[in-house]
Amino acid sequence: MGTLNTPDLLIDAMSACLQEHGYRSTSTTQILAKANVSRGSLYFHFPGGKEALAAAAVQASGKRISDWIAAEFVSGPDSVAAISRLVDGFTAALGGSQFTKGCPVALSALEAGEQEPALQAAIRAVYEDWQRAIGDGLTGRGMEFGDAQRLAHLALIQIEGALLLARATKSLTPLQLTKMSLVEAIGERS
Amino acid sequence: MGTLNTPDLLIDAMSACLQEHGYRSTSTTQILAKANVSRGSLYFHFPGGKEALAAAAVQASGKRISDWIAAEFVSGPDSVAAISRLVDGFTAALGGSQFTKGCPVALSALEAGEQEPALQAAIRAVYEDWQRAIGDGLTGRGMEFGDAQRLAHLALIQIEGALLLARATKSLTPLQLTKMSLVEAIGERS
DNA sequence: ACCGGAATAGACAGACTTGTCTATTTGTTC
DNA sequence: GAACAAATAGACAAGTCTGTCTATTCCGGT
Repeated sequence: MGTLNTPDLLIDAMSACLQEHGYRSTSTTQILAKANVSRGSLYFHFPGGKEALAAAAVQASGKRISDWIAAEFVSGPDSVAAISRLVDGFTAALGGSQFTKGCPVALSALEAGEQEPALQAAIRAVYEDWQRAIGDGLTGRGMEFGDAQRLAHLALIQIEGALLLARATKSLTPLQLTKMSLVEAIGERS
Repeated sequence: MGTLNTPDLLIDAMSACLQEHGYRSTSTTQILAKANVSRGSLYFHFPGGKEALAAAAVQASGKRISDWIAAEFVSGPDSVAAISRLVDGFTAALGGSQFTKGCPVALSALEAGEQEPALQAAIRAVYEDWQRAIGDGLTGRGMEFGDAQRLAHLALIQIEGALLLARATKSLTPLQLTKMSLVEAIGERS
């Protein structure tokens, strides 16, 4: 373990670049240099080219986060603690990277248009997966189903909005405010 | 009146492209064609080139929205109605454009890095202006200052998050949910 | 009419981009 | 060891991008 094969090297490099610079601003040349992989290998493992690699990277980033969401809900004492740690995790990642590492897929989500259908579909699936993961976490802790669905949706909205504004204004305040807001909202109904 | 001079033609074209495709994906060639302006004119009016034009476009889009925010708060019956109409306006714009016209500056906000300081500064100013406009609207309707500041910040977070998720998932649900959430939050304290 | 600066027009260079293509190397199986 | 496919290496084409540059046109003041 720990030894990464070529596709994973490419996916990791692409994931990092998508989070920081987005899809358009990331060039295949840049990825190849970062991953120490030749151009031939890229198109051998990803015949769909840049978009296919980006879609795979989005999927990988998405799974990493949804696994993390599930883990926090099962390991923590309650829903409030789980949400708190999730927001804290995003806050630490953003602050610890000079406000360059926000949501791993938000930039690509806004960039992906009709010309990148595979990327668009991958991102949509990731967001739906995150929302489902939060909803499952809340219902698993005893919250009524309708409330859990609604709160999961609102939590995702607020976290995405806070990550966006925090990055743009180079301030962690939006994330702190969001954490307080979510803790209060979940505390009321759990 | 109604006759637009060359700088405004360029700013309008750039504003539209920034909203739909973002900064990187928008080429100067594309802007020139859309505005029916020659390359020479662009660099005559905007010696700073693409970034300077984008910064001006961001500022223009920002002012349009903050004027709209102020107008809704003074013309409507109360704060709840004002926020409702604001969210409805964004919802109509997004839905009426096949989910291509979300927040006019969000994409650029995530794209702008250290290499585009002017653009970054313009976006930061726009977000601070919007938050101030909402805060002023709420206090102008009698809300206590601290609550107004906090709610203005949360409202901006939720609207930006909802616009992002709505666009990515091609669904207006996030915006509808956000509207209900904000109406409830403001209703409690107004 | 004419002069002079403001404004426009469009060619051009240099530096990218992505995807294709042909070797070449690696590794597994007989 | 030989043969064969899997995988890698890197050159290349065709296209795009931004910014610069030199004309050329427009237009107000005299």
